[in-house]
Amino acid sequence: MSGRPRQFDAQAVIDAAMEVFWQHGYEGTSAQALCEGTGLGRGSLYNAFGSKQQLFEQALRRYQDLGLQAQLEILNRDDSVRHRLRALMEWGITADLDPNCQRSCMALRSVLERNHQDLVVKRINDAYLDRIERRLTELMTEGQQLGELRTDQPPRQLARGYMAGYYGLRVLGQSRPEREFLTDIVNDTLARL
Amino acid sequence: MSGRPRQFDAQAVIDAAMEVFWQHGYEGTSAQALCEGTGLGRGSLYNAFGSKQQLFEQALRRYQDLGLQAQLEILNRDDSVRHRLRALMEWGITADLDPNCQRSCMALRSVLERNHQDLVVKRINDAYLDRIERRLTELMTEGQQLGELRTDQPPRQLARGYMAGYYGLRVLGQSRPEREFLTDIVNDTLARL
DNA sequence: CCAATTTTGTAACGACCATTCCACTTTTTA
DNA sequence: TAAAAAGTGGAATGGTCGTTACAAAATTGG
Repeated sequence: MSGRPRQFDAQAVIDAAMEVFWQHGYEGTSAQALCEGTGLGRGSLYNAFGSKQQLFEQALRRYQDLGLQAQLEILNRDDSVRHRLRALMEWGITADLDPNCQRSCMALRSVLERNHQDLVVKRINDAYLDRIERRLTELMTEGQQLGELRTDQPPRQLARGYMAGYYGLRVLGQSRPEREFLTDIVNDTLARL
Repeated sequence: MSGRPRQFDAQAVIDAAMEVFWQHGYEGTSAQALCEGTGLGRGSLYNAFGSKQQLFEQALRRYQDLGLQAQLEILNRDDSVRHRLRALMEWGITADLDPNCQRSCMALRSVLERNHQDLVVKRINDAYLDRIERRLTELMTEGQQLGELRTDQPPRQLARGYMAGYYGLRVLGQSRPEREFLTDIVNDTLARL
């Protein structure tokens, strides 16, 4: 093992690529745009990551890692189950309303754009969903045991219903980025638990 | 007004274009694919519709018209409010699980892909959402008056919560096309009303 | 210091992109 | 029946796509 050392930090490049893909989607992102966004030349990019598709997969993995980390941090706080579930939704609203962030959730978009065409993308997204579903189910169980949540439905079902509400919120946040609209969704979703 | 008459039915062409865009998205659809899908030559397509973007807008409008029509038909049935709301969600599940239909909801995808970049697309999607929200709000009001639904939340909020559940269902249907998973979402969403 | 090895930027590749052009056909009008 | 008008398919346009080729640069081991 020898040769010229890399002149960039692979993690930083993936982060930069993530930003580009996040903003323009997979099909809407060109190799040219990736070079400009990362500061690397084509040679370096292709030598290090192989192809646009593989770089996208790494960028999506990074996005999901960061997202899961942030969401689990919220769900692990020392607070009531109800407050934590509300906090997660409000975190989603903040992301949807951020004016510096004229772009939808990269995960959502990758599901609709790439899940059917890229098996690796599908695996990344499936793994993320499994993790978040498992944590939410634990939380619903905890809430039921503490008497915070209704017990006429299994925790699994509560978790899945909440997930639908959450992703629906994220989608509608793209169409109707109005706090009042999104807050109605949160209040309704929480009221039924 | 004279000249050679068109040798195609504009509506049929828009329907065919809708199918192509539905399957491949906006960026993933080429003029070539549109010609093959519609049977028209490039000359005719551009002469009649102006550009790929304008054709997409017409195709999306058609998609939303058909979708709204089908959904309102369900919501206007002679049945209990609860049954009608459940029927709409089950209609969504059927669409998500249809194996002949390896494609996500065109409306969802157009929101994430094009809402920020094409004002006309945004207007089409906004109009659709307004219509469906209005109808759902009426339905929630009706359900409350009949004593079918809880009355501790305003109908507007119930409608918006249901919408989030519905679109979350459609998104998750792309990632987890399993009847059991989606049925949990329906049961949970309905149980809270 | 000289291979061997790896990374770098850039030029170049063929393919395909959305769109325009155009000669030709089919119609209406006069 | 000739001129005008509108539509037709297909060739051609300039541009951009993702990817590769390659020579120069930077490192290591001997």
